[in-house]
Amino acid sequence: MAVVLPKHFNLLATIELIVPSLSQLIQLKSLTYLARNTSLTEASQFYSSLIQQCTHTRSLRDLGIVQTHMIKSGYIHLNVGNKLIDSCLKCGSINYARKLFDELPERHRVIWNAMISSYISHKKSKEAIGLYVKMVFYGVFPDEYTFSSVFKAFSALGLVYEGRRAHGLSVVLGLEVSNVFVGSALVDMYAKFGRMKDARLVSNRVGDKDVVLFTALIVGYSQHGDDGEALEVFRNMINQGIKANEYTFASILITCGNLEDLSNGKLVHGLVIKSGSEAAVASQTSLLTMYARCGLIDDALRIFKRFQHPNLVTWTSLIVALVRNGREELALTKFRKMIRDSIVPNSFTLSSVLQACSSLALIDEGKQIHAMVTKFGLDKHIYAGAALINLYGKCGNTEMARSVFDALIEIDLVSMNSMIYSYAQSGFGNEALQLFNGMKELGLQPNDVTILSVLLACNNSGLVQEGCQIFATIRNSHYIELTRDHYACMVDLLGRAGRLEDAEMLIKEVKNPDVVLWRALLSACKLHGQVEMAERALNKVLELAPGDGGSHVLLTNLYASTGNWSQVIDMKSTMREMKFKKNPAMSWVDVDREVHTFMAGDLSHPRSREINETLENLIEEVQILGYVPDTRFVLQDLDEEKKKRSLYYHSEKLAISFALLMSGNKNTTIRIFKNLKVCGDCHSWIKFVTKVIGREIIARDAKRYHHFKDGCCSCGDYW
DNA sequence: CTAGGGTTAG
Repeated sequence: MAVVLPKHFNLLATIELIVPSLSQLIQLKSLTYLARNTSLTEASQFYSSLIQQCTHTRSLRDLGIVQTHMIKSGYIHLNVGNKLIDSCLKCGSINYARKLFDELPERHRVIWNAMISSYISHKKSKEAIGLYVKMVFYGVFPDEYTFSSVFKAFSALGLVYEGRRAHGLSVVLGLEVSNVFVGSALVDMYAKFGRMKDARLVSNRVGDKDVVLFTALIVGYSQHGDDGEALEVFRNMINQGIKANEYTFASILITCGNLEDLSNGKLVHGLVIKSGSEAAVASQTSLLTMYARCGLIDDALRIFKRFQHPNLVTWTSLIVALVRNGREELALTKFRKMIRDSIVPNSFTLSSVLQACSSLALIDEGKQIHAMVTKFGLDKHIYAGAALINLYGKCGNTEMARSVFDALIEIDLVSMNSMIYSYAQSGFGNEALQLFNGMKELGLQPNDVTILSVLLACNNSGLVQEGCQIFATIRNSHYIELTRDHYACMVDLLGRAGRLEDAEMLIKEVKNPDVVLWRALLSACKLHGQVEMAERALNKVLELAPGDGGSHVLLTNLYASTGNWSQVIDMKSTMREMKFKKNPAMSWVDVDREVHTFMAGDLSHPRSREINETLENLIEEVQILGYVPDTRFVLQDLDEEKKKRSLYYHSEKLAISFALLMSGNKNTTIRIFKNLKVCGDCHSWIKFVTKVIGREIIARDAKRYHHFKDGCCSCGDYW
């Protein structure tokens, strides 16, 4: 094909005419010849147009052809070289661009900037900083474009000192506050470092503050715990007549949520509507979170419904919102819906749904999510990891909790606390202490949660001395502030160990003792038959929480166990007057994801007959091994034989018999749940049962887990 | 041919 070109042809027009594909164009030798003989300006124009074409089609291949051609024809000069790199960046090949960049004999400042900002948008902070340093080294002065992008790299890598140096250079070059882009980038950098004073200092010096700068400041305050100041900055901005945009709304709504400030939240909601930013996804997501944090979960759900295509963050926000508001089951339903919609969860999502599983003690659901965590490679991640440890801990599966813990790449304070707490819940006090004592070596400083967990571990395994020692050390060091929870734990520990006077003295140390403390003492009195102190404790409980039914039950049971039947009758009539109904004791088992609930003497289960058979057999067998019914735990005024019979049909025993019946000969661990504390007679009975059946039984009661195995329990008969 | 701020977690 011969191409006839007019003498002074218009290159641009020609290209438009004949460019179906660049490679075809390049093959037109006449054009090559022409390009070689045109003036510098014309050639530059010619190649610029070709490059523009490549940028437009995002074709790296064509760009390569153009580049080769430019080298061959000897026209790879300054301006076009820069354009080539720019096009390369736009085609998405930052590495190829860098190669060209390094080969270029002369580089314009603009192309340094383009390279640096490209590195930053690809999250390659190290490379960005490397290039910035090189730029300064080569004597190419950074300008406002350089500074407005490079500070982000310093904050991303946490390079405070280096960031400050760059800030210094921007001051020397007079760009720090004269350009609002540079100013806001600096404010953002200091805010990300958590150095709000520095951020504020820069902000104050910038003359023409705009919405971006204010937003950076607001986010900084909000994310570093000063939501009040964030709100103040927002007010200030509005008063200056600067209009908030979707970014600002997204941040300030979170601030209102953190403050649980519904009235300001609603005010901002109004501004969002007025400004027409309603369609912005992030603002809507923040709106959802704001309502959820203010406890208005139905409003949050309504906002979610408005999303046509919720993204991962929106879904996660909804799930978090539901978990926060005690709607765990709905959270799990929404999570399944999200997965069906092919949205891939991240560790934010997974740790929230795991939290939902923990709250509901849904071990099977949790295990499935654990599989997902592994599938997405997040099992080494500290957030997902801590959530898994909590889950297994709460479900009484200490071994799994430990294996997750051991697989973590990094152990931080929260995962450590979770593991210690897991041990604590099941009464593995020595293991908890071992972790606690090894913390220093890992460079971890215990906090109040650590101390509470380790004290609970001591409490739940009867390590009285160790608990007292840790408590005393912390109290003397003043390094960690002890809360009422710590004291409550110690009161329980001392009280149950029979050191009732010490426990009562400890309560007197607390400034505003709350009802939990006195309740702990009361239950210790019940345990040790201390009627007098119990009455004192009950009065304190009732002062702080009038109508506290549980404490009445405790004292009633104490009277009953000490044989004061007339007082029992008195208490019961008082309770009737209070219209208080005792929480009936119940146990349940999860069989194939179905929950079977049992109450004492409950014959309502469809397989009641078989359950009773299993139970009778078990009772016979454990009696051979030495089980003796302990009728002290029958809190009714009955004769001995009737007391014995009533013990046999306690809900724990029914639940275990049922679980045994359903699992046949499988050698799996039996798991049962009880809403109150395990009864003393049942506790001893279960220990015998594990001997008979040779299987492990794990029972969760109102306070903790009991791991029964080979005739022993992890609580060491101390609960 | 180059630039700044946002939403989800224990």
